[in-house]
Amino acid sequence: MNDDLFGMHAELCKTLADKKRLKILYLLGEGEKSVSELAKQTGLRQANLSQHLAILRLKEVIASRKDGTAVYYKIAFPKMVKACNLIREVLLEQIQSRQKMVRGVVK
Amino acid sequence: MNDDLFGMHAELCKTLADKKRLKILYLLGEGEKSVSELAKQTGLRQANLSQHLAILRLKEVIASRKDGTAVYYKIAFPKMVKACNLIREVLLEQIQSRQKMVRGVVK
DNA sequence: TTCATATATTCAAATATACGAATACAACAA
DNA sequence: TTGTTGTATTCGTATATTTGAATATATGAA
Repeated sequence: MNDDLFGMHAELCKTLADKKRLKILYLLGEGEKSVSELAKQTGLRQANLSQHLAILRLKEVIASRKDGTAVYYKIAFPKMVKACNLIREVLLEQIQSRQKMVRGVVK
Repeated sequence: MNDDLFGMHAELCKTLADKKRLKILYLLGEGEKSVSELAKQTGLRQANLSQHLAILRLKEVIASRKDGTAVYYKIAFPKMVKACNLIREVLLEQIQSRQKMVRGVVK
């Protein structure tokens, strides 16, 4: 079996497996932004933001471009955001189905 | 901002961020299977397989059903598999674009 | 050149995760 | 009951990940 691919696939998924990085991805889904814009909008400390951006960049989930002293980031593969959105839909379905279960017991 | 949702979202993504669990998901994508079938097809040790199944079950990515002494697992939300497939597509695109870059340098 | 601003990197400590080994549990047969 | 088979859980250890603090780098202005 294609075992290596599963390994690489898992590596790519790990990239999404963090609250802060997901927030960054959603913000970048709105369009290209500079690090300082992202800092404001995420509320993360500069160094920590930079660390997460580095992780996303190394996994080629985002791409960077330098302009003067600023660095602009954008989504590298839009499909990745689509995948994120699907997972969020699953999350919402899970929440809904949990609520139904509770109602079933309580009512 | 909906910070808690990002946290839950990340938790759900973590579920996918493992080579062995991805393999399990893809096998279950073919249809419901018992633990022993999964053991054969993944080559994982029984205890380790069970640990990963427990993680997937707790996050409600898969659902279980008992029949006699056997336990059958299946995908709980098909969208989750769709999301996986999208991520794998991104991976393949990344691999392709890396090959192009290398060719660009070598040729 | 020196200074200020924007961004990145390194390191150590805290925390989280995965694994094997051992054990437990549950269903059924003898 | 005892044994057997299929599955789950617990625990200790190894490994990986995340974080803040400190520091480094790069760009442009004075």
